[in-house]
Amino acid sequence: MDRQERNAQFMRALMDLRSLVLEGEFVPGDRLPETTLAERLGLSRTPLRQAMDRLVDEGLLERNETGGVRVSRFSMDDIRDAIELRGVLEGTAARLAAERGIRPGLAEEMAQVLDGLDRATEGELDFKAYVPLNDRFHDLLARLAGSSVIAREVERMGRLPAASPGAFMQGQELIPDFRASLRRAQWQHRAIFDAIRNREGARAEALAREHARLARTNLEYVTSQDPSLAERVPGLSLVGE
Amino acid sequence: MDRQERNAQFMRALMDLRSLVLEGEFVPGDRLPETTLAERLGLSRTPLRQAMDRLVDEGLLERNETGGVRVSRFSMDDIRDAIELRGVLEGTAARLAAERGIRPGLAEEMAQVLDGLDRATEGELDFKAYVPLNDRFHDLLARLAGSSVIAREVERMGRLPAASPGAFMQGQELIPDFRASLRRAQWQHRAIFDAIRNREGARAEALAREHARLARTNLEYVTSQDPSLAERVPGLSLVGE
DNA sequence: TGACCGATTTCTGTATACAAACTACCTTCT
DNA sequence: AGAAGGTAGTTTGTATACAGAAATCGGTCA
Repeated sequence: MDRQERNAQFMRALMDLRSLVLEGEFVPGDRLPETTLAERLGLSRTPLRQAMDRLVDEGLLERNETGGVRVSRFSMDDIRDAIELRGVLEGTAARLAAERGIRPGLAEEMAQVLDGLDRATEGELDFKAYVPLNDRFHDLLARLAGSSVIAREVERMGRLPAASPGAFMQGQELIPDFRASLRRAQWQHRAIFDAIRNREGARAEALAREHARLARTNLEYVTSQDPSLAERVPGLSLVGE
Repeated sequence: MDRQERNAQFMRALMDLRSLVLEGEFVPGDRLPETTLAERLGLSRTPLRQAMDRLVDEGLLERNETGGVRVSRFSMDDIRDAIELRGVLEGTAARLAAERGIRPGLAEEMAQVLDGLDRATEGELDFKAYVPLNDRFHDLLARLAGSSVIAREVERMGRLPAASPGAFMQGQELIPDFRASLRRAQWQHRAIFDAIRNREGARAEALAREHARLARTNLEYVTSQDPSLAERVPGLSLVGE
């Protein structure tokens, strides 16, 4: 929690509106008039407009010619490209971390996260433990190059619609072979960190890129094999055409 | 321009404040109280706050613990990383354009820009013509992959402080060997487009990355050889330590 | 002299008022 | 019937009022 009171209305507007949109409460193209929505969310237009600006920046909403906002419509290509970009940026973070070397503190933290992920995937799958550890891995990876600029932009990519590292974790316990898929992911986590420690920049970059493509595989599975899962992936209800 | 009247105060706040900060009107760390600044810029707090939010997002300003904003302090490493990231993203745009193929319309447009750049660099250097054409090249490159997601994020990278393709063009007519440097840049422009047309994705990516490093070379020249030039590069006045 | 405390001022977050632009609907005229 | 125009109702952009938090400053007391 950033600041509990300082920003309360704005934070509430941001969270609530983002949830509404991601959960498919609106249809792509729907206009979101400020007055109506402010009343519905129980706050004034000022913090709501701030939240709208932010969500426009994230790509979830878009501005129409007269200044109002509407819910964005995504194509599968948009999501595919967002995932690709996350891979590219995480790859860059990994490469730079390898080239520059990493701080011992971060290395230690990363080792603990990886051990935790091992425990969550070996034997019986512990999904509840896996998800937050996976988030921490990706958060650490963003910061591993020791650059605030890199960290900021990597994290930003994870906020693009359906591109976050955990975006396809929601309904995956239903995917056959899911445990094997997470084991492969964890093997990649280890390989990425190994490459970074060995100062193998190119290898680290390639591995991180490939790792992001797991999300793309899941995207393709969800849409082609089991469209009923699509509702459980936040944001996928906005895919049109 | 976008909309002349619709957003007038916000646009004015954004442009004016960005100019003030980039031109070094403030010292890094300076607080920017809303009331005072709104009065100075001749508008109300509402559009000014919008502009501040945007500039915080761009990295030019940062928020302090109590919600106010102050002017950011950059290190050389920050600028170096921002340039690196621009190279990575332009490289990705180039690679994807190569892999996916490009629309004939864009190819034609790109050919014209490259011809114009040739004319501006052969014989007597036409600096006034070069700068806007160079901007158009980078704008086109961002859109060449045919993805709005890619285009948006590539363009965003160019707005990070001192990372834009033209950031170091300001004082460069004073740099010795400047004409030769622009000829090398133009040679790279041609090579990037050639790789894209030949569907050589890896080559296109590597070339675009290397092209961005010209900015880094210029950064190092300016800071080590001729610090007096630093004042003429927008944003470089914010580099502290 | 120095530290602590309180009052005053400043600053930010939020709500709201107001005006200009836009939309939509209804009427009227050809 | 269809087009044009006007009017009422939304909707957004901007300014401003107000409350609570933070900072500042001065004074008092040890």
